[in-house]
Order: sequence, then structure tokens, then C-alpha cells
Amino acid sequence: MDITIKQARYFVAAAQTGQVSRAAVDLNVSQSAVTTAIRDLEAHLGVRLFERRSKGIALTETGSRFLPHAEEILAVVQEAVHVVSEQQTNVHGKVRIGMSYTVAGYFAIPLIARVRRRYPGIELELTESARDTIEAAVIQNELDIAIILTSNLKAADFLDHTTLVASQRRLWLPSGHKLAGRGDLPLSVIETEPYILLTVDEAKKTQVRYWEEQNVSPNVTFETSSVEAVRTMVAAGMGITVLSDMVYRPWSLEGQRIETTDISGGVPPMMVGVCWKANTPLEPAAQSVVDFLEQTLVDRRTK
Amino acid sequence: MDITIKQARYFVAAAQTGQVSRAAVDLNVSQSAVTTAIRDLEAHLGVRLFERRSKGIALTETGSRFLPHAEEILAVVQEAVHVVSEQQTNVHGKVRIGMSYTVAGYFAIPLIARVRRRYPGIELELTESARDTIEAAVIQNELDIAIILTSNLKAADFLDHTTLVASQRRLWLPSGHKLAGRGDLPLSVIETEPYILLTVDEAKKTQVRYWEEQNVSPNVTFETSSVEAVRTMVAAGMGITVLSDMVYRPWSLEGQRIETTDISGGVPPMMVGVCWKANTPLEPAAQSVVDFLEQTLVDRRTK
DNA sequence: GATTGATATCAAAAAAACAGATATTGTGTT
DNA sequence: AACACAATATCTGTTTTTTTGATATCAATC
Repeated sequence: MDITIKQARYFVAAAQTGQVSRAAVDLNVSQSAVTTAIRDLEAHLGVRLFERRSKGIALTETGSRFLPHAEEILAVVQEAVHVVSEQQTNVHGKVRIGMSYTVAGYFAIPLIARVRRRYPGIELELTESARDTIEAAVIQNELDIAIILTSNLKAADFLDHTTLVASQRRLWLPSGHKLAGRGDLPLSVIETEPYILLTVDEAKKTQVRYWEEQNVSPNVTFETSSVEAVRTMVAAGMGITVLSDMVYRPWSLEGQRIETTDISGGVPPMMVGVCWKANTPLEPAAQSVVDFLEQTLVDRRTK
Repeated sequence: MDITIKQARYFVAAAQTGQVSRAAVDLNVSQSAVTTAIRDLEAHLGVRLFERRSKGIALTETGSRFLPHAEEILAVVQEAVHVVSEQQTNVHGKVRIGMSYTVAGYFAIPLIARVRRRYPGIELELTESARDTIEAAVIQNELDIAIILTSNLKAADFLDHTTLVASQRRLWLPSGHKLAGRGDLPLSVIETEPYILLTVDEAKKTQVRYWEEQNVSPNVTFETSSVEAVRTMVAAGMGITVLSDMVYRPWSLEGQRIETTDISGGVPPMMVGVCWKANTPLEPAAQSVVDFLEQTLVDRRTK
């Protein structure tokens, strides 16, 4: 009548390890328990979640759509269990939070929803806008905190910050591309392959920066501000790109697979963090939010 | 090792009906199944979720904190199951959404999180601000849609809308108040009892409006813009108020109980809806979001 | 075609959930 | 104080589900 939390947990473990047997070891149960849990889950949902391969399993397109939901189930359950053991959080007040667009879309909103449930006494006021605008607003006390990319803070002297996640940048390739599955390619491959450049937020500026540092000039054949467009084009074999794991999904909207490969020679990860006005103590409510975000993200795998 | 979805479902049913036996009937299981599920859940969490009373059960403070989380678990599970059965939603584009503060805090954010998971190809841009500002922005094409109180739209001629929820307004009383448990009191009781007035957003204006319609002049002893402050003051016996179920919680932050009573003679419910520029077809992405919101809210109890 | 490294299947055992009957509890009434 | 009433709690046997451990199967590679 219903899927179970256990099924979700086994599914997530299997998806993350890419192997039923390894997931079983991690979960301290037998391999057959995981296999049957996944089989029952698939039967219940009426879809195939994994492709069975000789080396393990790989998410189907449906499976990769289901994965974030399954993770969300586990997160929500954990949070529900947690909330009752905490003594009442009496913090209240208003916290004004700024987020840049990509961060909001791929990262912050689910966290914000959790903050709201956790601190019912705190009123949150959210704003999405460009990084520069947000930095300025924090400095002018128009925002209390900001969740933004912290790698290249402009007003770094006037802002304190902590990092929430460091999301690895990897090379995105269409499935079956000649470079796929090699691992540890040098960044210079983007000079010979057609390159799709994402221009949203400060993605372009960041990329240009580390190209220059490594003296690489990519062969840009298309620029777009839409992550989905990049995904579609890469999947269609129109080019390759380098983007962070935070925005990576293994399938394009059209259902074609996208692979990733590590890049050797140090492409910096994308740093997302929370920042606030330097040398100014935060209001208790804002401090609670910052603490919660740090704490929540500590035991999260960098994905 | 884990709570189960079934336990969450039974708990929610019991909390909503206020009776284990009634919940059991609704769920088509035996009363003992519900009782043991709740007992196991309480044992697992190590807290008491209900007070057992002769007429049924009532949430403890901890239980009422747990309830929204349990509901969230069920919602997330339902959504996870739903997402795999849908064929791929290819909609993409950008949708700019405006929300007023109260709506964002108590209603919209969890929905927005769901929209994001449901339509990964849609980029959402969120803005919170005052109702007037949002209406203007929609008309000037600076926002695509707005989630706001629709009872008193200012620019109603230029905006189309559909209602998402109608949240009943009820009288809030401290536990043990002489008027508690009576049911169907006339609105005129607020003339004799000290009244706490919420001033956030347009709450004040709305209240004044239906006071005038019914020729009632309340005995306002305190005004505040914080819902939590209202809750605390009512719980502490400093006055009573009339607010919608959307912002109602049975316990104050300090852990004191708040009761509600129906009001006879037609206090209008709070209408929350989504609106967009009249006579202008919505972009497909925005249309999808509107459709999703309507559809999601249809089978939700008006709480 | 044998080996390796993975998943799938099967049957028995263990654990969990359920229904139905009964006990208990708390309120209000007489 | 005893009783009736209306609810929840507990107990027991049964059914269902999950797990395990052993074995079968499959695909790639040597």
C-alpha cells in the first residue's frame, strides 16, 4: 500500500555506491535483503529504477528522478526524529536572507524549508538576486545573512563567512564520448573539444578565472544562461563542459545520459557558504539560522 | 531503528481526528493497530505525543511540534511515488513568483520546494514583499505569478486568480478560558474581552473590514506584528484574538496550550490564492506551476 | 570456456503487524 | 460510592513481511 522508509534507505545506498553488495555491507544487512527491497520498491512503483550491469547497477532515468525524492524522504524523517528530542527552541525574530539564483534553485530552498520547521518562531524574509547586490545589501544592513558562492567574494573585507559545501567541478560528457570513463583528464581537453559555456550568475567569470590561471583557452561554441540547456546540449553530443556536482544530474530532460570525469591539475571546487557583515554580532535569530545551516551540512556528503 | 511511514500515517490520522478509534475507522484498520503504532512511535522517539483523555486524545506540545513533520513525511512520500509515474515533464523556463510575508512563512515555501523537485527544468525566482508591491509587479510584468491573500485584491480588474486555500478564522483563547469549549460564539465577544491585534501584512486592514461590516468594535489592548507574540500573549491569558487556521498552532513557544472556538455569524475565511496578469496568457512554465499548485491543494484539508 | 564479480532467486527462520477479545481508565451521573 | 459510558491499553494467536544464507544466474574478460 505504501513504500517504506527502509526501501528508500536501501535504494539511496545502492544508488550512491552503485553496487547492491557494497550498499548491503554499508547497511549491515545481507545483499539479498537489499536486492529484494529494491525489487519490491520497483514493483510497487511500477518502474525500473536501476539498469543491471555486470559491474553493478546504474540508475535509470526514472531512478535518477526518484533519487532526490528518496533522499528528501530520509532527510525529512531524520529531521522529524530530531525535532522531538530537542528542547523547545525559543528563538524568535526576523531574519532577512539573500540568495543568488543558482544557489536558491539547486541548494538553498529545501534548507530554508527545514529552517522554518525547526524554528517556528523565526520569520524569514527571502530575496533572490545577483551576488553583488546581495553583498551590498548585507553590508548596508538590509539583509542579515546571505547564502552565496563564497569563492570570489567581492567585499571580502566587510563580510565574514563559513563554507557550507564545496562542490567538486567535473567534466561533463555525453554517454559514450571517447573521453568518457578515462578519469583524471587534464583541463586542456576543453581546448580541442567544443565547449558549452554557462553564463548564469557568475559562472562565466569563475570559469574564465581558472582558465587563465592554468593558461587554457577553451573552444567555446555556445553560451547559455540555462543549466538545463547546457545539460541538453552536452547530452546531445554538441559539446562538453565543466560544472559543479551541485547542478549535475545524470540525465538530461530528454532522457539522455550524461557522464562525468574528474579533472586533474586542480580545478577549484564551487564553494557555497553563508556570510554576514564582518565585525557585527549577529542577532540571536540569525545566529541560530547560521548554526543550523552549518550543523546540517556537516554530515552531508559533498555531492 | 527507524520510524515507519505507517506510524506517521496513523499518528497524523489520530492527531487530526482526536480519537484513536475514529482514526482506525478512517484508516480501515483495527483500533489496537493504531494504538500500538502510536505506542511504538512514542517509544521510538522517547517522548509522549498525546495526552490520553477520557474523550479521546490530544496532542502534547511535543506532539504538535512533531505533527507538521509527520505530515511533511507523508507529503514527500506521496510526491516521490507520484514523480515516477508521471512521464517526464519537459517544461522549462523561468518563473518569477512573488509572495507576501505571511503567505511565504506559513504556506508557500514548502510548496515551492515541491515545485522545484517536480519541475527541475523550471527556474524559480522568488520575491517576498508587501501585497501592493507584488500586485504592481505582476501588472508590470516584473513577476509572472503571485501567491498572496486574494480576498481583497486591490487591482482585481487587472489580475486573474484562483483560490488555493480558504483558511477559517477562529477565536483563539487560552486554555481554560471561560469561553473555551462553548463553540459558535458571536463575534461581539471581542468587544468585552481584551483583544490582541496582529498588524502584519494586511491582517489589520482585513480585520477592521469585517468588524465594520458587523458593527463590532473590539477592545484592542495590544498590537503587534509578530504572530508568535500574539500566540504567547493569548496563551498567557492577556487577551483573545481572531486569526486564521493557517497560522494556528495549539501550543505557544512557551508550551502553553491555545484553544480555538468557531465564531457564528460569518467571519470570512482567509483566502490564499495564486494570481497573474489578466487577459495575458501565461508562459507554459508559469502555467505548469499554477496547475501544480491548484492540483496539489485540491485534496488538502482546509486547515 | 573458465574465472571473476556482480545480481537474482529460493526456502526456512525471524520479526513485525494485525485483528479480536478483554482489561483498564477516566468522567459524569445517580 | 457505585454505575454506566466511552474511550484507550493490553494480550494472544495468526498472518504477513523481512531477513538470512545458500545457490543460481548472468555478463565481461582473460
